[in-house]
Amino acid sequence: MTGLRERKKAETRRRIQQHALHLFRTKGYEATTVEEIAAAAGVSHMTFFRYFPSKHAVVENDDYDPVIAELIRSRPASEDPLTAIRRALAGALRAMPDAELATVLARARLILGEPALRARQIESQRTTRELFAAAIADRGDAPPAFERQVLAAAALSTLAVAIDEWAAHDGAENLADLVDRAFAALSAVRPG
Amino acid sequence: MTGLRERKKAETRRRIQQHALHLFRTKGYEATTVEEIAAAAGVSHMTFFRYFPSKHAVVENDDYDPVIAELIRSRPASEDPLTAIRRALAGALRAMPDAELATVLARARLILGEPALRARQIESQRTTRELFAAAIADRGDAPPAFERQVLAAAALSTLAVAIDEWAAHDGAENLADLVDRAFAALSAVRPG
DNA sequence: CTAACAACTGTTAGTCGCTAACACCTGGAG
DNA sequence: CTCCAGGTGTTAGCGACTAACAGTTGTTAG
Repeated sequence: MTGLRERKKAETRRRIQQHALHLFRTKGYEATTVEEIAAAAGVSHMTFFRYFPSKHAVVENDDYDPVIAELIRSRPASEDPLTAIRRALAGALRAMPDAELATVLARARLILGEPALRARQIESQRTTRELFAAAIADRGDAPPAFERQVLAAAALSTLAVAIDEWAAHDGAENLADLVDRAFAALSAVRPG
Repeated sequence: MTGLRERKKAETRRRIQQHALHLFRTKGYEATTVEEIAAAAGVSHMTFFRYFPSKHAVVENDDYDPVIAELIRSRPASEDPLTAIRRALAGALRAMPDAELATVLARARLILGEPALRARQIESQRTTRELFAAAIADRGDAPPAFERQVLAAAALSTLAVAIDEWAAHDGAENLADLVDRAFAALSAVRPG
């Protein structure tokens, strides 16, 4: 059985996160104090930091990265790296239920609206980049390391622009379509 | 005449920055206190914040952005956007005196080595991206806005990877060459 | 040259994110 | 039931950063 202790911990974590996000949306990220979040969740600020290493951490979420990396790996070897990443991303997005997309949108808007959060988010893209580069390496006829980094970085920045546009329009357009269009723009270039 | 007041201000600013960078290199960024920097420069911490809005600001430097943007604008219209950016960057880098490149390298290493600084740096790339996108727009047969953003973002992330590699090897390889190689990797992709 | 103004600066006190030390309480194993 | 590990609150403190006030110094008008 899952001990009472464990259940309590999970519950507390969820409660803190929930109150935090609610406060962030209500009165803004900067204007919300860790003390306030803790009070709203019925704990002390020390407990907050025991569950989340920092104030930003409540908002962050890298759960998708490994999933996408795996999808890239399993794309047919006949696809060039950028196409593989593009199809992996678009496919994952199309498979995502609307409810989940909605929470992704909410988080994206929060992050994009707060400079401090944006900085953190983009910084964490570095890890994602390494992951994608590694995924590319595991496929057939992979380019050398430096080129892999370039491609992974380009793919991520392209995804970022798509999400940017998506969030800026409150999710009006389909994100998977935007991703496709963004990658198309990237591939449309022919040196001349 | 340049008033004594003005000269003093410029001097103080330079002194603060110099001592700050020296301390950062000597004992690390995080380990250096604003109070220490201020003391080393012979001022109070309040004066430090009157000259630099934050501790990171001492390290940041966006002086190159407008120069590069102008170079992009003046590339021949026959070049596609990515090629124009690539040539503008490589050209500017090749024209840069070694002494300046050395300071760029020093700053790059400092920033790349400190997560907090990296985050800020990448965040400031957003501004640079807009600038590049605008520069592309001012050239002949410019793609639509969304596509411009994608291209500018890809170019910047490519530059970032090149600088990353450059700094990781202590500037062993020529940065302009690395930039060329990185862009070549980006253009080498052919959807298939 | 001096008086008055404006700009520059230091001091102090405070907020907020975050950490460390210690004491207290409570769930779980024997 | 007892004992212990793990979770929690309290307090105290550091460092980045800000606001308010007072003192000093360059500038400028008379």
